[in-house]
Amino acid sequence: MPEDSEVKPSWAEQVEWGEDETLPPAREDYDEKTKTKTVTEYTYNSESKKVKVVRTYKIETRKVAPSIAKRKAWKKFGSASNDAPGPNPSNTIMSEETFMQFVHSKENLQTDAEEDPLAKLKGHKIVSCRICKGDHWTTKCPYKDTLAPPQENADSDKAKEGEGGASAGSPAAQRLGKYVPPNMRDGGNRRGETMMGNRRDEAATIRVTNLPEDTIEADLQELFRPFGSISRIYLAKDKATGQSKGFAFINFHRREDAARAIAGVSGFGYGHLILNVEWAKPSGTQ
DNA sequence: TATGAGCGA
Repeated sequence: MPEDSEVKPSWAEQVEWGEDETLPPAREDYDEKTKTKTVTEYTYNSESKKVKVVRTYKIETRKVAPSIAKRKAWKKFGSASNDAPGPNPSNTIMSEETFMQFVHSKENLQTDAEEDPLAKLKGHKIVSCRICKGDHWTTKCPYKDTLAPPQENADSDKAKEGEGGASAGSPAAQRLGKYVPPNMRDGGNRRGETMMGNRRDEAATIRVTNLPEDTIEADLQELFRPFGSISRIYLAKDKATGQSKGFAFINFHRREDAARAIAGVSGFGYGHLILNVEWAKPSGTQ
């Protein structure tokens, strides 16, 4: 014998409809024998027509894990003690079933990979060099200082040549509207030349470690000047405290001077410590 | 203790 109970439309729908709506209330019928619950609701469709929505649920017949089945048999209590079994649509929304993707089901993953937007992103590189389209930041580009990757599209160069005008600078770079440093103009960007004046002349940089904490730049200058002319001294310090970190970089103009400095100063007792000097490696990720 | 600071898309 069906046991009927009237239920209010869901809270969200009440708000949506406003106070003075005249839709019949939803009702919920439960058939003990067939363990079937029927929920009847009235709502508006997309054309603002009243429609009746009937949904039937089979209760307790679905296969679920024993622990869940047990939980479903719990007696309802409090203000829900008279509710029919199963969720009460006035305070519970049943969403669609959600299937979970487990990592170990490799076959499914394989087939879904094409549809997964994340998977698409994976192959797509996040950074693309503006100079050579490579997979690195523009500032890290090996062609950064030549301002042109090898063989820039030659035909577009030809086309532009007809226009005549300014003859200065690397043709490709200037047409692209990029800044060309003075030393690069008028054919100055030949490979060999650029490589020389490149990158803080890393080739002649040495690193000094095990410096006493109270060492200052002037001390280093004094210490290394005998070996040749120094272009730059960097004493690593804590940015906040200004505390020396105990190592420094010295740039010589000539690599051979740097080499002699390594030979001469490495192992040199300085203050209360013994200095260690070696070739510096470029910093960062490159 | 230790390979610099900063700029991004």
